Amino acid sequence: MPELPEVETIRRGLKTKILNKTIKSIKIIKPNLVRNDIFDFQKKLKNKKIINIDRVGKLLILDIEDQKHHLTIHLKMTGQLIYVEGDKIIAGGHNLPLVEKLPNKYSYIILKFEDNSQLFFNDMRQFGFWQILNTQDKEDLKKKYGPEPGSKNYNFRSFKKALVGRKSVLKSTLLNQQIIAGIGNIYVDEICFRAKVMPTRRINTLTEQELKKLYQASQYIIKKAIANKGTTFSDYRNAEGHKGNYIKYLKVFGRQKQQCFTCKNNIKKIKLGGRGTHFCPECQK
DNA sequence: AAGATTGTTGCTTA
DNA sequence: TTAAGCAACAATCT
Repeated sequence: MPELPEVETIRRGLKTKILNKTIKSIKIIKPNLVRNDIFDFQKKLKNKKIINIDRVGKLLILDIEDQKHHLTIHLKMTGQLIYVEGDKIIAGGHNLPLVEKLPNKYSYIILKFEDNSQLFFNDMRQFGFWQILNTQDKEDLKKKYGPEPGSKNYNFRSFKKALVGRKSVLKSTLLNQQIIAGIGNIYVDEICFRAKVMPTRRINTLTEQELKKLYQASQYIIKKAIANKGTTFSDYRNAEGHKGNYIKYLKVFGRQKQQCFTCKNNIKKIKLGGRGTHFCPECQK
């Protein structure tokens, strides 16, 4: 599923497409994906505009024009937000043209705008959700997220402060959205590789040097992934239905049993904290 | 055919 | 308070 770079790519795409367009209809095929009362949810969106789109970690926040409510959308593992103008065919794919028809069997929420364009929320595994919050609840929710790569308040000081004093496993810690926001299972492995640190290390055993490397790697990887519109392994698509380009830069994720680009030894895959974890046993210490 | 899958939360246990 | 393990959510792929 989308991590910070993928969600940021979707945010930027959606902003250019749906901002200030009046929502004419809200079709909810799977009511369980909406965390509000359905009737209330529809009422708060119908004939309203989205006036801004924000993001915290992997959560999208769409500001509704009443200035009092915010539509939060989480894509979890397989959620997609795809905007289509006019007809219902999209063409995408970073290399090969890809034709898909929308809605498809996983299109569970569909917004229709005044100009007949549509926004499809597709979610095969149905882990994602849409939830309208008032401004207070939205602010409270944002406070629960840790500093995130690429943001103003993310620097070596805030990174170190978030980690220091902990004894937990490095990978699990970096995946904890309340400690550092936005990093998921692909980029955490890539960050550890670039920092030359084993994901199995405990926080309290990391040297100043290693912490610095991890911080720098997190900035580098996340920014580069955003610049490349994210990574598509299977389900991820941006707001235009296109795949991300970062897959060609992956050094360890999904490369188990293949040669490390640096030392030519084999990349290993283990299970750590319940997640598939990729690393180079030679390059990472 | 069992095990894995880009995420998160809640429960249990320590 | 901190941390780890596990199940759950559900569908698909290998």
